[in-house]
Amino acid sequence: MSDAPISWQSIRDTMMRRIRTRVYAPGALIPNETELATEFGCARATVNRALQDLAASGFLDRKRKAGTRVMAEPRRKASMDIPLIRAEVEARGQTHSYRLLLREEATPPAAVAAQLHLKGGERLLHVQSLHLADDRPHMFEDRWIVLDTVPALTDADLSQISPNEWLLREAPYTHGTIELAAACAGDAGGHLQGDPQTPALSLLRVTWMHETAITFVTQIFAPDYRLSLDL
Amino acid sequence: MSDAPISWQSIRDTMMRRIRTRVYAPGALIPNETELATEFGCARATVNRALQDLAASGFLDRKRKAGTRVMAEPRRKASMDIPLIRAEVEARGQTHSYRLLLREEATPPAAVAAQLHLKGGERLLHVQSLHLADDRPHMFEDRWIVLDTVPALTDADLSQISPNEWLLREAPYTHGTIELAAACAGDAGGHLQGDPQTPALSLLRVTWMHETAITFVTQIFAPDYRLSLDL
DNA sequence: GCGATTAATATGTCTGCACATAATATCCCT
DNA sequence: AGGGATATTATGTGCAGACATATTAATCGC
Repeated sequence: MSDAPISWQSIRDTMMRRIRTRVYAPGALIPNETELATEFGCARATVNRALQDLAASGFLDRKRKAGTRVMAEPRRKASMDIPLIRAEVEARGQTHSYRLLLREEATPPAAVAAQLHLKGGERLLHVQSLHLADDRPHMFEDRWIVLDTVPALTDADLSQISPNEWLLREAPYTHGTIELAAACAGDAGGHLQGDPQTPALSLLRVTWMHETAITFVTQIFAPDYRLSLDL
Repeated sequence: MSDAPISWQSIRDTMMRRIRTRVYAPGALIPNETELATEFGCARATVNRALQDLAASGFLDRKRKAGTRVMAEPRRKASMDIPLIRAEVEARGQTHSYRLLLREEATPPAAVAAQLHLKGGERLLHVQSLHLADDRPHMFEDRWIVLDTVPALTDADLSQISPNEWLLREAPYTHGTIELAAACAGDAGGHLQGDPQTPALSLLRVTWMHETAITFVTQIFAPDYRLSLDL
């Protein structure tokens, strides 16, 4: 007999539609939760859930007492899965393989030390490796790892498992940064096929465990590779 | 006298720490909400809030009846602000300017039509423009806009406002895709300085209003530009 | 055994209420 | 008028209970 309860998702969708169609103009204040709860015939908590979701997605800006307003310029964020190379290659139906090219303990160049905020004196592992898709070079990677942060890595057999996978499994990070730039295929030291002059996508990543650096990696992808993100 | 209530954030943090320190191993099942609520001395709803948050961040996988388990490989997501060029340039303390290079109604090449899922016969606006930072070329953009989707654009003065800003303000999109690749500076038709052979970062973006394409844009950045993301 | 029905269980979410917190508006005293 | 205390208000969150829903486990009939 009684009406079915209204879901917070349906409220979110309705409000989203109103934002899109400018029933609520950009920058404008929308009715407060109590009024909306009355309108939708539900509890205020349900409206709250819906509006929090829209705020998390960047469409609303909420402040106590000030109320909820439509973001003037929705700062949409693109999200991208952190490329776990093997999974990505295999998802395309290709065979992934991996080759360890270099493994040494060494002192890093100043540029690397700066990225990792090193004080000097840390033990660093320097690893170069090549990932292949269907036996064709896919990505060359040059990596520096702070052994003091992940001592267990000393015993890892990096000829079998890529440092990326090992670290992801064994050394969770708290945060990190990625930079995308253009490089030359030749910067991969001749390990990628084709003309060394060909432009290639390169990715630089630094990851941290709290304030302690874990690793700095430079990856250069095969020239035809494209990195996809969703909006 | 009584204990202060436990916040869902503190529960989330505690659980996060347990995941990181492997109290809950990757892939393992964690206690159910009722048990955790007892442990933390709070209502089940509070635990639910915390676990939903961790699931949304990709650390937990939850299924009804099956329970909650730690994701074997946390698929961390990198997020990046959609580059609103002007804001980005000005945030670096540089002066942003913009030049409209071309504006025409035209039939798109097949590759563009395919990206936009066009049936043929749509009116398309083709716009090329250049963004400058401190009067130096920063980014060249080649854009196709589906006028049937955003008819109001016909009256916009694109010599004053960049199509990117106009669209962001006037034509919200529901979703879209971005691809990042490497190109040559010369692909910008000589509008970027330097050797045409120099590698340059290029960004391809398609945005949609539901199933209807809005715009397809190819941007080529100055060779020294790097795109930054956070993990 | 085997397939189909049924029970059990963990998560999903709504309600109504209470109180906390942040930000603003108002009042009051000087 | 100015400045500071105070009231007001909208959101943030906690709780207990109830029911919904998805999924697995168990059971039953054949």
